Amino acid sequence: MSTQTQSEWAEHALAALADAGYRRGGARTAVVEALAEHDCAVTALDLDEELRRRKPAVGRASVYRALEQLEQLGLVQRIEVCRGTAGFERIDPTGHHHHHAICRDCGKMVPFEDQSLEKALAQVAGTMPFDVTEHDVVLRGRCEHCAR
Amino acid sequence: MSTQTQSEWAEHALAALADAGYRRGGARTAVVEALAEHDCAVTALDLDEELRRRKPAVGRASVYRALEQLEQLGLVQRIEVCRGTAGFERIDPTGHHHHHAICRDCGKMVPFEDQSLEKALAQVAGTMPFDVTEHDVVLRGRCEHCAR
DNA sequence: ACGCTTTTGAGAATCGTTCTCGTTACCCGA
DNA sequence: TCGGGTAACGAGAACGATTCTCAAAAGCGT
Repeated sequence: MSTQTQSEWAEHALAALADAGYRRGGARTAVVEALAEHDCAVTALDLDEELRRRKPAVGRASVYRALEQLEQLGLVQRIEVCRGTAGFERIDPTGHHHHHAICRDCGKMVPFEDQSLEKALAQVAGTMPFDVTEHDVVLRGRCEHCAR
Repeated sequence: MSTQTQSEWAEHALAALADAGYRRGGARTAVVEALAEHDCAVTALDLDEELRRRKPAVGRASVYRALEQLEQLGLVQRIEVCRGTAGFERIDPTGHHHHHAICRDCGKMVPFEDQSLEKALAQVAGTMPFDVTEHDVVLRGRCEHCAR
């Protein structure tokens, strides 16, 4: 079922890219497929390393380009994982999403979701003199392992 | 009154640094004073530029060092302002704090605070297998000026 | 004032990300 | 089906923010 969701996202993303007028391209498709296989945020460099080994190797620039386009179309979300490194993860087209708690010591990332948090965020967004399109929420601290 | 709060924070921060065993140092003190004068997040490079002009010029390395130490002691919070640049702002010892909405086009930053958001965050934090010490919330979108 | 340590500043090094540019691959129309 | 125009690509250079290195210059307890 998880696999199902993943391939659904890949199809959705590729369709959205086509609708946006992008041509089909091997590198971009590879990035979409790689993202589809990750359930939580990955860094661009991790993706790069992963894709560099492919049959026709994918270049770093293509990875970043694809990620930027995907972000632009609202297909992936970028979050700050740690000190100047971005993590990327696919956005469920239903709008259903989660946030993260990140350990300041080991970098471990734990996803969570909370309805009342979303409600509070939506409400605040409505009162701002801003056209808010997305939000970042990150809890920081120490994971159970690093806490002692 | 705002000035009052600022100098109070500076005193508080300097005392905390002393308690932590740090010696008095001109550069670090300058960073604390500069932070005290900003009501919202500043980037390290902005601080650097600001402090380079001082009587005894403060070096970039010292600015970053001081910020790291202050963050470590829970005296300043670091937030991702945009693409790989961090913003820093003082943390009120009473725990009272705000979050930010950031324009993706012009970078304009608008602070806000919301009680029910804080409540939801605190509640979620309690359910995580994490010792959560702080949280980042950033609303992203376009400001009223860039929106049209 | 002395001596041991911490702090400091200038510049080099690092790391993630973005840009450049010559080449390759797609897609539309003839 | 066969171009031709244009988007996509990969390699490496460039860039900006941050961190590291190291010798010189203060702190602070004695």
